[in-house]
Amino acid sequence: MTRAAPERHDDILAAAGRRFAQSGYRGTSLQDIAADVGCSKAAVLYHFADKKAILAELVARPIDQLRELDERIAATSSPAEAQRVAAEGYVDLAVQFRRETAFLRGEFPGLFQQPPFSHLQHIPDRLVRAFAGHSDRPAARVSALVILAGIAETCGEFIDLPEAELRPALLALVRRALEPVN
Amino acid sequence: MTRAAPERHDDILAAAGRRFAQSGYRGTSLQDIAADVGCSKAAVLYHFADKKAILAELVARPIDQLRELDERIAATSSPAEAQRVAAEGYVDLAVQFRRETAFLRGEFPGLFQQPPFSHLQHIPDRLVRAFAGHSDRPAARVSALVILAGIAETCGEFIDLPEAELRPALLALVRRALEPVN
DNA sequence: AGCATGCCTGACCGATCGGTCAGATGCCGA
DNA sequence: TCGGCATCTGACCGATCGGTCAGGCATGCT
Repeated sequence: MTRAAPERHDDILAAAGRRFAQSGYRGTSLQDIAADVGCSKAAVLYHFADKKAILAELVARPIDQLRELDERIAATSSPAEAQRVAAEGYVDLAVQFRRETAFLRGEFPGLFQQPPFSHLQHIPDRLVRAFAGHSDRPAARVSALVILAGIAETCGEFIDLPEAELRPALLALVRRALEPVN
Repeated sequence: MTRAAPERHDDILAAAGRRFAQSGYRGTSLQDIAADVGCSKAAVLYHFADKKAILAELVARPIDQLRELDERIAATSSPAEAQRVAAEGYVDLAVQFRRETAFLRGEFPGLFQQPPFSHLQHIPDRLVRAFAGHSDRPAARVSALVILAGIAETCGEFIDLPEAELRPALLALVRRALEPVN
């Protein structure tokens, strides 16, 4: 029954990703993950320090790229350019990390307000402001949040749709929805 | 400490609504609700049969109106009319039930697949199809789902924004985003 | 005064949660 | 062949969950 460590590690990560996407972090038990992998709950906790560590590793890469996008947005020189960079960057990110993004967004309010995720809380702010065209008008902020939340929550439902179809569809929608706000 | 039953009932409902919106159904315990109301956990279960009954009563009115909107969409005679009815009806519904809609959408996949909510599962289908302009193209379906999911999840963040500002902002966004799809 | 009823409490229940631990098993180099 | 290390298991822990129950305490009717 023994299995090489790296494979087991990745198996657990993959199983947790599927479960989290379907039932949320709180709605998934270590027992569920272990059952999917085909090992005991204790084996899961041999490869990961605790349940939060699984989540942390699962969202590490999308979070890193979100932070990188944040810096690219900060480096722009006009609201229009910021919006373009934000739109294309976020769509790419959401498509690339379809499964993670969906539950990452869903768990954000409740889970990412406490350690060890607290420092990530401010990152989406610049994204929202860029989408809103640096406008403080409620209408612009509503539009930005609807699009952002919609992309995040929707992408998980299109796991099987090839990127070649999903990405342009999202980009076209974002451009149509946001351009008149400028 | 004794309080007239109808007021307690409504107090519990209101407290549960706030908690569910913030932490989700699974993330809220009966103890949390009882603490907010200022009574014991047993008192909560005196007014409601079980935890699910609180959720059921909380979403009964928005669900009823969602079903009613579903019928109004079915009664239309063209895709364009269906989309107009769906857009205005859903925006009204989302704005009116800002708090409920946010977590109702969030809990849908996991919770509303099992009794006593199973029969509600198919209702959003016609809404999505109407938004997509009765098109089967992935791009149209992506647009429809992004807008629907975005509205539902975003509305909860604008509890304090008056309807007079939120409603037209959402309607304008929906019109801009969906009209070119036809 | 006595009694019934409505509202509520603290104590308790079994189930499940995340997490720990001692020990079993298998593999690999010396 | 043997010892050591990595991997894994079953049993167990305390905490918390949703839910139950017997009884207390008002209030109001007879």
